[in-house]
Amino acid sequence: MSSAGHPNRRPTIADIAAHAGVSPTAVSFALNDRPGISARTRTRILAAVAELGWRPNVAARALGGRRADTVGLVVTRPARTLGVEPFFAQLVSGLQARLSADLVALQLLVVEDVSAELDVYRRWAAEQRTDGVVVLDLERDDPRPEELVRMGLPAVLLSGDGTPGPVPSVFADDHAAMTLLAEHLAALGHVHVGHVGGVHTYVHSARRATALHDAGARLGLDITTVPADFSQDETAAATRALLARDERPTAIVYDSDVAALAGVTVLAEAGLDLPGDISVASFDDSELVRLAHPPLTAMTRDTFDLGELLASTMLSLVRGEPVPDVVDAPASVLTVRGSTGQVPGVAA
Amino acid sequence: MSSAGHPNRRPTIADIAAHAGVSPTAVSFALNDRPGISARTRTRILAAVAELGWRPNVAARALGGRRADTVGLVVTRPARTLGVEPFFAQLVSGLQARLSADLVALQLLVVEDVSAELDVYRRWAAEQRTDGVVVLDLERDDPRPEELVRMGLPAVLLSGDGTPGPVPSVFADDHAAMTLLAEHLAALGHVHVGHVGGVHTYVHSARRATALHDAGARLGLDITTVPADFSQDETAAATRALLARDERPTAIVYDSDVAALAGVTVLAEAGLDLPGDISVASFDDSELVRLAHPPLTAMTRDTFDLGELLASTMLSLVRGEPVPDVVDAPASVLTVRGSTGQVPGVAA
DNA sequence: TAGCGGCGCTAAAGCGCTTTAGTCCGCGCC
DNA sequence: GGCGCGGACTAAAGCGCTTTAGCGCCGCTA
Repeated sequence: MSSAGHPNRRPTIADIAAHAGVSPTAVSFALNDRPGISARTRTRILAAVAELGWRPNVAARALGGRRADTVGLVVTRPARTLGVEPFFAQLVSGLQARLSADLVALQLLVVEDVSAELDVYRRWAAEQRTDGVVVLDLERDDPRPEELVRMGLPAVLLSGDGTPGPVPSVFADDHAAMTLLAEHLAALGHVHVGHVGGVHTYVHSARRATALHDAGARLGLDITTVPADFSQDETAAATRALLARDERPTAIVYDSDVAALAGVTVLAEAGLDLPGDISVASFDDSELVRLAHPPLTAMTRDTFDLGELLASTMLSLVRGEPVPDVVDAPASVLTVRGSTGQVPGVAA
Repeated sequence: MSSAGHPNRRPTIADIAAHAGVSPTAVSFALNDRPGISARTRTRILAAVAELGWRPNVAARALGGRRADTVGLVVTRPARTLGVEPFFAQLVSGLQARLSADLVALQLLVVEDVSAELDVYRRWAAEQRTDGVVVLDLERDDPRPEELVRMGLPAVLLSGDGTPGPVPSVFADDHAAMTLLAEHLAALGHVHVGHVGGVHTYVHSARRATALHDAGARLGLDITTVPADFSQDETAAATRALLARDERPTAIVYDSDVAALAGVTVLAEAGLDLPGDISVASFDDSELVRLAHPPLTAMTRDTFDLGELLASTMLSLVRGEPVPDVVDAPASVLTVRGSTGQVPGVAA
């Protein structure tokens, strides 16, 4: 409501300098908490900032100071299939919540393959658009970490294998989680266990399969893994393949919530009752698995928190604070619901 | 590999000017397709650009030229519930696909309420972080359009009521879509129809309810709308309330795919068979509704395309091209699946 | 043949901030 | 009493781009 003097122009640092009767340099120093400004002057400056409603122009700051206050996330997925799983949205929510607390923006891009993803990183690095990027879905022999180091773009990986690499990572221990799930099924007496796995080139998918087979060997389970991508068709086909085996599994583990739901549909069509005839567990938990009937046993992990942890790590990294090579994410916990039960044919 | 001369610094416009033997101004003009540069010089400059691998520094460009090449999206939702519905991710995918084709970035933020959303807009406007914003979930007497105009931040709305307002909108005609759905149910002989509606303060939710009741009046249907937010609990409660009515509905319409799934679970628990005992239709279509058993009849609309349309409109707007007050989105079509059938008690 | 307009190009300023290199002043010290 | 020093602050340059003003030249007209 009514500002004196200048036309309707955003106040700049020069305006607040004039208003406080100091030089622009002093204002910049005061705003950035640098020494060389007396307490009195500093408060006077901050008062002027508040009074005029000044906000930094990010472009100018980025040009002068070298920080874009923006973090990027490139998701490599067929664009139209994105969003069926709640995982992404949850992760993005968490990332964004932590970043925006520090007034850092999150920039999002969806591409079709890893090479396009690398192109985006190159472009962002060249344009100095982002201070760093979060990398998902690490693959075996993934070129991205090295490339990112080469182009000098700070990055944080989600997962990987928990060993130090060229860039820091946040490690969600899928191996441990899958082990818990295997132990749950073994405790219920299951021996023949099917596993509808994810995309096998992903490190985390591979680790899950390995964990299940390791635990199986230890606990005397007979594990059969059938890979499937994220589509319902493949998941349904994989489920049917498992049902068609000579030694039909008495329990099936799905790598994701959506896959589990798709699987349950196939089981229902086959006239199988849960958990009377067959048990089902999902590796990912979400609202969705509670929509199944009965609701599904799942490994629960707070994806939102995971996003926040990634963001915190990223913020430390771009600020040049020390960051551990591997940050451990909170462990998943087993949430038993109605879809897993005693193996059929055994008295309760 | 090995670049002569300078240390490992990104090439600037000055570098390519030197390389092409012209002034920086000429380079800028050539890059921006402005007249006053001969074809020969222009190609020479572009060759230098390609050779040196130059990319514009977005910060510098934004500072000089006033364009951030970034569009913002603020989603007002409880952060942890975001992502259960595929709608958002699909919309974001579409938005982003169109924007990134023009090398414009999408910036994303999730906030808890509209007042926080307005704060973000104010901040973004002050920081000149975004060229414009996309606004979702318009409410009755929504303060956002006027405020955005006031702060001079270009914006495009999704939906609204299809009438011109202070800012351009992309209009997805929920009224027409809901009418089609009502006609489908009427044709199957249903009279008592339940409706589990969304958040009634949203303009689009209200329009859907109105459409259903209008069509009901015309077609002789008895419509009962029960509002429910996006939670499973409310949806389940609303479904039970409908089932408990004296005149139990023979068909239920859900405002979203996830709500429909939650409803189907309740119906299954009540021992009702689809579509033998009761028909179910979802207003939103997605992969998820095919996970139900039987798959659900739904109004299908390409949310990805809708995102692209929003993005195109936004791009035109920030470029100062003429934009219609209301852009019509493609109409939804009815996708009949197994969940809707003849009203019970009527011979097929 | 002088005048004029347009084309192709350049010099220089400016966007809003950060940072470097001072300047100035008061104080303690030998 | 001169010197050095550190604290408080400023002038000015610079970040990489866009834009405005303007210059020189050529061809055309009167």
